[in-house]
Amino acid sequence: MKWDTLENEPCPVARGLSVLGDRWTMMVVRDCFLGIRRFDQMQQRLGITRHVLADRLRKLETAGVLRRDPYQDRPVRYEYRLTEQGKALYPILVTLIDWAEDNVPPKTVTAMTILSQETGRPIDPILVDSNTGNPITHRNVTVRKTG
Amino acid sequence: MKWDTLENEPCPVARGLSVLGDRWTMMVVRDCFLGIRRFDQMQQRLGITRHVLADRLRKLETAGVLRRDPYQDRPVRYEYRLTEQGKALYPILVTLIDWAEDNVPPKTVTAMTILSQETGRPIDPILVDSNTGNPITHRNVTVRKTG
DNA sequence: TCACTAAGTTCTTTTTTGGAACTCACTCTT
DNA sequence: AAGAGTGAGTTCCAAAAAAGAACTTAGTGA
Repeated sequence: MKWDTLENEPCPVARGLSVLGDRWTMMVVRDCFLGIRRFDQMQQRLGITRHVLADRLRKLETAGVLRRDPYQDRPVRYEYRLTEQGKALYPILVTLIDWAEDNVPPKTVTAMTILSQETGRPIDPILVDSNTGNPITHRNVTVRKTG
Repeated sequence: MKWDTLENEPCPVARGLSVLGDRWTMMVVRDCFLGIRRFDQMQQRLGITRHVLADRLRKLETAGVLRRDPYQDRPVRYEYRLTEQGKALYPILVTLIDWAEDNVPPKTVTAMTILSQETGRPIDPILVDSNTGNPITHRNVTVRKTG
């Protein structure tokens, strides 16, 4: 199966991965959440090749995750910002961080910790069903196949 | 930056992606959550090449996400099951599905819906801080850099 | 005029995939 | 007993994607 047929899959996992499923995309999204907006800055921080970065930014723009805004004329320069769709990726980023902290041991000290503004302490993210307030686990849900 | 240097990064996003950041890995994990355990079945469902599937299964095993168990002798055959580390990926899968349902329009009907066993209705996952019970958004947390 | 900046683009080389066929150690059918 | 079938891979070649480095373009500032 080729890469670009994935977005036509009925499975939402496949469709999500058609946008996010590669080495770099979530790293770019991470930088956007950290307030990085410009090409060169991302390129240097990530150590990604310029070619691939340009490609990913284009794809994220096409997917509606990022918006490309001019921030000056003459010469015109653009910066990249998260759209609402892009901001909606935050829970994925947080659950990814949470999993990695517990399950992919860092060779050095970890680079970032997310703190609650309310408590000032590291957050402990759990996923709950907003209808009931109860935690979601793979044991208390069922999957209905519709396709 | 090369692929295998990613796991040594201090950033947990990079470390998470060193395991999960490619086209196929989360699709394999999805199938495992759906109860698929065997090589040929995965290969046919996913449309992945056998070569790449073998490679991904090996990497997931090395990362501690899957366990390779013999289920018969003569000839010995193995099946793949999620470890506890692998089961801990469930929140990532659920948030990915939730995002994709809202933001990557399906060409056909969606293939699966996750239902609460408690209510029988589709779940509406939200991420909360277990310390406070309050939702986590990128606006009510701060990121502390430690690296 | 010359160096510098930001956001790319254009090479060439290396790494990963895709696609198909082949192997191995059996079991089952005729 | 020969031949087909099964499950979990491996091997080979061609195609696609990524790495790495240099080049481009439209300016600014010294």
